Amino acid sequence: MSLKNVTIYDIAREAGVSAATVTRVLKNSPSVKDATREKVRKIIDVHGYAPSSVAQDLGSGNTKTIGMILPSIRNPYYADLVSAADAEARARGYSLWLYQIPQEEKITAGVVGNLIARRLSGAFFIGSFVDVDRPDLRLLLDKLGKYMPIVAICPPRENLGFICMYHNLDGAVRQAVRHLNLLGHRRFAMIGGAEHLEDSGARALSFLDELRILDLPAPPEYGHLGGGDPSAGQQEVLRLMTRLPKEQRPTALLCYNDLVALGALHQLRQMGLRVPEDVAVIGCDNQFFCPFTAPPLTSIDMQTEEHGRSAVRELLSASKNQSATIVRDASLIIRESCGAKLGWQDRG
Amino acid sequence: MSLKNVTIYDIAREAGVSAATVTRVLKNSPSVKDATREKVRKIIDVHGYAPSSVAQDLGSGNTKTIGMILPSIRNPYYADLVSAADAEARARGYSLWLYQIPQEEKITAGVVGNLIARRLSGAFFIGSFVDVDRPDLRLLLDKLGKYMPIVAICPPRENLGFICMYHNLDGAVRQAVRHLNLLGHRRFAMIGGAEHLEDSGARALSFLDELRILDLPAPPEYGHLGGGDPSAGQQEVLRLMTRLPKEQRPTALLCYNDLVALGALHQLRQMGLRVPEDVAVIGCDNQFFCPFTAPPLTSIDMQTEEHGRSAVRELLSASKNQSATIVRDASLIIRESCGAKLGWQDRG
DNA sequence: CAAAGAAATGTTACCGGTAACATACACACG
DNA sequence: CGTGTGTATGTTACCGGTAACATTTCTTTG
Repeated sequence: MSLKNVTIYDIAREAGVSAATVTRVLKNSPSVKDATREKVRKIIDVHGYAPSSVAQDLGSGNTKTIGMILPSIRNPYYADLVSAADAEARARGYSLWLYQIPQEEKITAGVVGNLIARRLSGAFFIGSFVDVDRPDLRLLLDKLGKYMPIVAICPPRENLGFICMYHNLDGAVRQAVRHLNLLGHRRFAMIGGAEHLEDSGARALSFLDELRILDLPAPPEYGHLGGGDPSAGQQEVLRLMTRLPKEQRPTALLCYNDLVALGALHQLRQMGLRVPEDVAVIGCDNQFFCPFTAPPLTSIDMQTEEHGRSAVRELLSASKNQSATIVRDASLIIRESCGAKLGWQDRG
Repeated sequence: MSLKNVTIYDIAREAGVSAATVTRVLKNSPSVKDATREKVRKIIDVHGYAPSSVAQDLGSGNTKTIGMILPSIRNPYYADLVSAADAEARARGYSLWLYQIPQEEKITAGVVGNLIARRLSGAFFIGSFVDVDRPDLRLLLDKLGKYMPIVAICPPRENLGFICMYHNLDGAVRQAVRHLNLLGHRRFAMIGGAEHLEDSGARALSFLDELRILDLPAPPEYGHLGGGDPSAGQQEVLRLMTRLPKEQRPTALLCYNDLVALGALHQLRQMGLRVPEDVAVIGCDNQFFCPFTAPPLTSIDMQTEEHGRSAVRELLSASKNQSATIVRDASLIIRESCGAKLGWQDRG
């Protein structure tokens, strides 16, 4: 209706007081006479006035806004993370500013400028794209780190110069291998993920080491990972099940994430292979659809929501250039896709 | 590193010019001598300076920020919408500010104040929770509408006093019914959604009317909808298949969304009912997992991404209190869950 | 070579809050 | 009745940009 927003001066004028008094009323300062307070409150209510946080931010130098830099909110894992972080942030008077940067997009100076310009209270850098091989990303992080605390929610990394949070999959991966081995599986494969990703690598080490401990053969052609979406799962299953001689085909698949597992399950079904009788499948992230796949998907739970909440707490108590590493353990959630029937208990 | 952000005055001082000249350099004004321009540019680069958008926003009165009010980003439909909107917004120099309000949360004056305080360029109000029965929501929308243009992405509604975008499911629902009827189905049910939701109602009307046209019986007990997540699908299937006498049990299920369908598929499987041989299932939203369910889920495609992009365009060309209704048609995507085998074409 | 005009740069005020400081007024007390 | 001590309120400057206007510094030309 009004072309211009109502300001504190409009309220002050109408109440016949100064702007400072209006501020005092807004801040519940005790040094305002009751009559004045009531008069000002009433006018504030009539106009539905709320003080501009833009002006407040400029004055205080604190925007109470957290940047969320991630490849895409469509990935359900990121959505879970962001949702939990948003709730925690709002409870603390902060809010989230979304900034998607598609995985394949090169980060330009303009993007860096955008992020710095916002004068954020801090930023999350979420995604498997934290990658030292990409100079544009290093540059973004280095520049951003000069202006605000950064928390990277990313694959395991060495000291990056800021807070780095990731999931420790070692125990869960080893447990998965042992569990499947107890059920009789001897030929394993990991599918999905990208070769250069640190977290594919870390879990691969646990995986291979556990195979070694159990004296099982390492999978042939290991290392062809192929992506993080359902089509990657499809393609990898197709490749493994057609290109390998029958006696070398894996009977147990550890998938990079649940999306990959979804594609794998689908491809196995199409090829007439039964899960878990012919092939066992395990996913990762324990996403909402895991209990509803056919068969229900065994997965590795990452405590995603707690991770997101804790990330906000860390960020808000951090200062610029603070460096730390926070690791959250993951746990195996056993469902039917790895051979257990409902009610089956893990003996591994 | 530096405790204080670099300002335009720091740059100006170091370059031996005035702040206005630095602004001119930043804005590529032609009336700056080349030598000056170079000198200033270099100092800007050294410091990684970018002008504070907080200050710019205050000066210009335009934050170029769009509020995203929605129940939860975890719902993949909303995530798709937000992701597309974010890309479109950024391409136009705008960015998104996330504000989740859980469905069941009462909207307080504090929330309203928060949203007004941000001096947003506009706001999206996304979700099935646009509901006249909730006075807190009406109040929020009425107050917000005084300050910024609003686009509601919501179920079909009468004139709300702002731009309202929704999906027209009429054609797709009728097509689904005809398609299933051609395959021999005579007993239909809709499951999921909430009784009071306008969009459940709208599609229910199309559904019931098409049944009438085809001279098919209306489902018994229609109206018990039960929610929008997989567990709702599970429960509704359980209810329909156990509480109804066998000859009244539906053989074709239209689900409120794909999440409900996921739960329905799972429950049917658990009960030993085959899809599509015994029961046909159709979802809605055509989410990423539809091609990968068992069997692949027939669904109604909402053009979600185009909807999100177009919403941004509408919002940015709208003014306060502008009222309009924008309807996007949906289309049926036939997969195997409704009886078609791969390659089957719709003859309806 | 001076005046006119263009080009380059500087000065100022404002956007909307807030905190520090200043001031005004009431009442109590010696 | 002057002074002191609160209490209630007003004034001012600043946060970091930017646009309008003012001013200085060149060119150009009669």
